[in-house]
Amino acid sequence: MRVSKNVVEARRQLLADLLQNQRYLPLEQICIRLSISAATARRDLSELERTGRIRRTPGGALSDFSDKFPSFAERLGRDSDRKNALARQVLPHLLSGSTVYIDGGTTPFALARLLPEAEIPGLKVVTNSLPVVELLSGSGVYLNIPGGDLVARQSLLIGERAVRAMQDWEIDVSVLGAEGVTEAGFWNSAPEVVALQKAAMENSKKNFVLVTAEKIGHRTGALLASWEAGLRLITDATVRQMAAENIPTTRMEKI
Amino acid sequence: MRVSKNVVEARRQLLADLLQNQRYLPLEQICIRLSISAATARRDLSELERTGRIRRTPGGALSDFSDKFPSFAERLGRDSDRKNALARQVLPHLLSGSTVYIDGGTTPFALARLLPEAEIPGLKVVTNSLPVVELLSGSGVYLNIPGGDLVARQSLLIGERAVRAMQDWEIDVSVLGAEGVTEAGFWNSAPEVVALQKAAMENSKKNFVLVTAEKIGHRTGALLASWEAGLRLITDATVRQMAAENIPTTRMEKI
DNA sequence: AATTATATGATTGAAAACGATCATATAGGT
DNA sequence: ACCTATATGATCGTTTTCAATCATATAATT
Repeated sequence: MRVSKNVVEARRQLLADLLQNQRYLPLEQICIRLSISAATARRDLSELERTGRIRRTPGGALSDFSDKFPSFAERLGRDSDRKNALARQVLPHLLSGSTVYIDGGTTPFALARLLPEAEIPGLKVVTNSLPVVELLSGSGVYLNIPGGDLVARQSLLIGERAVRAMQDWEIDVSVLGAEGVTEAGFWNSAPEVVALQKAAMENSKKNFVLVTAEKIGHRTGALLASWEAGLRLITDATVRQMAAENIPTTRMEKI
Repeated sequence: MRVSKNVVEARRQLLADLLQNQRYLPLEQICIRLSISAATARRDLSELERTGRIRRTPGGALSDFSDKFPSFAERLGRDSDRKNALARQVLPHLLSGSTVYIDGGTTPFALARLLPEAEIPGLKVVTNSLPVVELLSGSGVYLNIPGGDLVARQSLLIGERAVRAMQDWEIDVSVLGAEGVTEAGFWNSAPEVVALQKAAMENSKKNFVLVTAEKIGHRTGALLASWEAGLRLITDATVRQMAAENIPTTRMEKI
């Protein structure tokens, strides 16, 4: 009867994940999907609730996070004010009738949240970020989705087709996120994401990169662009922090 | 004791809104917030569930849909059981590793709802319907979004680019909806939607059209396809109903 | 104004869900 | 190889939840 500790933990994680996606699962479904008895299911649920990861209900349970993209919501919550401050600096560059590309990632998402009340007439938004789509659908903003593949646990449409579709658009301003900034340039971990970002950059007249201070000096996975590419950095890092990493500050947008 | 009709409807709407915001409410909370007894709360919940606006659970209820596509949720609620029955007939045609296109509209959406628990290995879903995307994102199903334009108050990506993008895909089975069926063929009101559907058909090996009985004999806007096109009709209309409209029954999938 | 229809809360018996307890098989440690 | 700890499923009595029914007050209809 007894199973190993890691099996138990893996199953509970799976249950938590399942609940993140399905929002609500009746006990019976949990038993079927995990092939466990009701008693074990209850015990798992009790434990997950005790650690605050889910919320139990009579006859089932639901995930506590309201977002369809839970990790996204969680990351967004962090430093949300600072991200808003960065995003706000982009607004003056969004002219009426222009086209803006909004990248995946939480900092560009912060920009999307500002758009409905900014009410920029005739603004067109191009994005492959599903959270942005969800946020802006029905808000009156004109939305274009280049399309692509949705890979598990992501909230961004990427892949070869996405890169190709991106070339169909003429973008005035693209707003990108990055996971790291060094002397060499901007970095992101997933190559497919970088490929998409590069495609956006190539079809865009102005490119902004929004990064919070803690990303300065970090190097991850793939190089998005070197400093020569002419991207405009918007950050809340100090000039001192930048200099410590030998990052050229001439390209920084003034705050 | 009795209250006026509009009071009842307003209270139920309030409850639906409350659930949209809170996602889940225990019965007790509902009673407190609306100042009603458990019995009335249950009756309200039953009614809201019957019209497809919420989902009941033991001891409470939760909102089933994001509030992004309210009209969609409402339309889906109507005849939801019958739509499910139609959608279920498509399942045997979805082989493992195959690619299925799911059209906008509520009846094809019913199919999407069946997919997670159908657990068809390696099934790829191609769709431009945002509700389908929202439903299936994170469910483990592999999703491809051709992309396109999101027009106001719609939940479907359409337009010239969408039609072009559709041609990039090889689809095994496409599942379409129609607003009308007559002797001439299948009808839909919006020309842009029809254009997209045609593109899907042209790139698909098998085409199913799911229509509930009340659409028989209706002619709207644009002709999607004539009977010669070889679409397979799945409906709960009787042969008698069909014959009354001079509709050929040879192409009907047997139920 | 009189009559009918119905929305409500209370009650009730049935069904479902729960936590607690127990025997057992097996993982983890000695 | 042995012993101990514990994860599991089954069982049981209790509690909770539910739909159905009923009486009643009030809206809707005539």
